[in-house]
Amino acid sequence: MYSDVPLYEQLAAILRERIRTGDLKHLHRVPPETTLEQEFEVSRDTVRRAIQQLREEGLVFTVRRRGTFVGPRPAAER
Amino acid sequence: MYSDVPLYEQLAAILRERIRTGDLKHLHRVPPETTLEQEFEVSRDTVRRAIQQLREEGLVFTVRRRGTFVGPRPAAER
DNA sequence: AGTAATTTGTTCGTATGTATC
DNA sequence: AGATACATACGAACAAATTAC
Repeated sequence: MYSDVPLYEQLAAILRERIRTGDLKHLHRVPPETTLEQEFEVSRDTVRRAIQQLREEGLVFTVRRRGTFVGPRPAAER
Repeated sequence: MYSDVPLYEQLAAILRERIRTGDLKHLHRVPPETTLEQEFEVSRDTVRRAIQQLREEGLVFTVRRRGTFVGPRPAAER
């Protein structure tokens, strides 16, 4: 089985679209990794890679043990 | 960068030297695969091959999900 | 107040596909 | 053909702080 586009890229594209359309709203939480895992039937590894992509694009930011949220990482946080 | 010596052998040599000099001390942890990946800009595959070499030489031992440590594998481990 | 569930982070093991030397 | 090297993908288990009840 082989696709030109890696799974994590495909998932990133889907999430990117959900953000674009407002399905995932600003500062709202992106579903937990385990939820996305089940929803898309991919490994957590793949979910994390996808989110990593979005993070690099500044579309989301992640807070350890809290979750990932839509939007750029706030300047001040602790 | 061309060399007759495989990358994993080169990396093994570097780690071997770090052990020899005490940069990596007995029973201390060797950096995680992902860290070495970034530090040396090689694939995880290459890192693992390098460590595999050291393991075969009895210079390090690896514990699943815990890490790789300097020294021969202890007789008793749980 | 206290305990269980949640959630991201970490880490090694394994397998597969592609490309190159 | 075989060894080397990289990228992708899944798995499994534990850590540790936060959140929920």
